[in-house]
Amino acid sequence: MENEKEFLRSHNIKPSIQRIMVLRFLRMNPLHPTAEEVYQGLINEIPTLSRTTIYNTLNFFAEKGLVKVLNLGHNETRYDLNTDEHVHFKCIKCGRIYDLYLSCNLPQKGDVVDGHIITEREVLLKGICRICKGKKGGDDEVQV
Amino acid sequence: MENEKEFLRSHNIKPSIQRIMVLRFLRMNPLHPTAEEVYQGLINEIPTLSRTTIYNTLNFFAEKGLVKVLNLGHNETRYDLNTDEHVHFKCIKCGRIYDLYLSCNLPQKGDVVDGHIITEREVLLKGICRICKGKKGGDDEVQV
DNA sequence: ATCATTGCAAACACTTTGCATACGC
DNA sequence: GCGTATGCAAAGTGTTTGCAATGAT
Repeated sequence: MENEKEFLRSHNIKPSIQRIMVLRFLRMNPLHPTAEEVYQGLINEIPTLSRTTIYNTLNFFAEKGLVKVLNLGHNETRYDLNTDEHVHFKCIKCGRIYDLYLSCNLPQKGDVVDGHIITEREVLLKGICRICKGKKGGDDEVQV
Repeated sequence: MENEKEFLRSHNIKPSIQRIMVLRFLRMNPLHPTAEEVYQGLINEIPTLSRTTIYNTLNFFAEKGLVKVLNLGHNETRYDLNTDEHVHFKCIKCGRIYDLYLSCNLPQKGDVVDGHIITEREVLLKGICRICKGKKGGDDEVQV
């Protein structure tokens, strides 16, 4: 795992303590956290931290290509540091999100389809995850 | 094109004038409108129409499997009456959304991957559309 | 008469903006 | 000291909720 400061600099991002901590949090929590989860995860370590800074930082990271912004439905904006091509699976019962590494014949970055240049792709599968599958009916459950 | 009342009834939806009009609007505007666009498109015909009813109706339609809810980023919830398996392409310059019919080897409804049961899938490609491609730099442009 | 749908107003959640303060080179 | 980052408070946006009025059978 590369040094955080160097990693930020290599993406043309001036390192600040907040930015370093957000990056560290994303690295330690690769489960596509929301902005709020990043905030909650850091507020104890940086008591003066503001949500504005989280949003600023995550948007800035996205702009610089460091994170990918995921829209997984229901105004659920999540941030993914993992830029490998992969697919997301979201459980409609518990809300858990899984990374799946499936080979896929969809057009890739740089391909042209119907005259459109593809620069990004996002695949979202939904269903019942292996954990919820085992359980009988009942209500939704909070994500772990 | 099937009769609207019958179509609603066949999906266990009691037809009301608002529901019929929303369905008609979706059929005449297959460009994945937002709730606001549906509202704007109907407010002249039904002056007493409320946004609440649009949201109620669209959510009800989604629940009954009549429309698919698309999350295309940036809190952009759109509604798609077209339930054929297809892929969406969104232009990052002008915001236009295109339907693409690509064959795709991704898991389908009913497949099981890593123990997860797939019930739905959504593929979003992003990039520069064929219209914007031709244009030189400059700013974004409103969707037609 | 009963039950479902509509629609207003208010509440809500999430995100962005304006601006003053603090920080780093 | 100057340019940038931070953080508070407020505004903005899109959506949902509570509830009274209306409509359908």
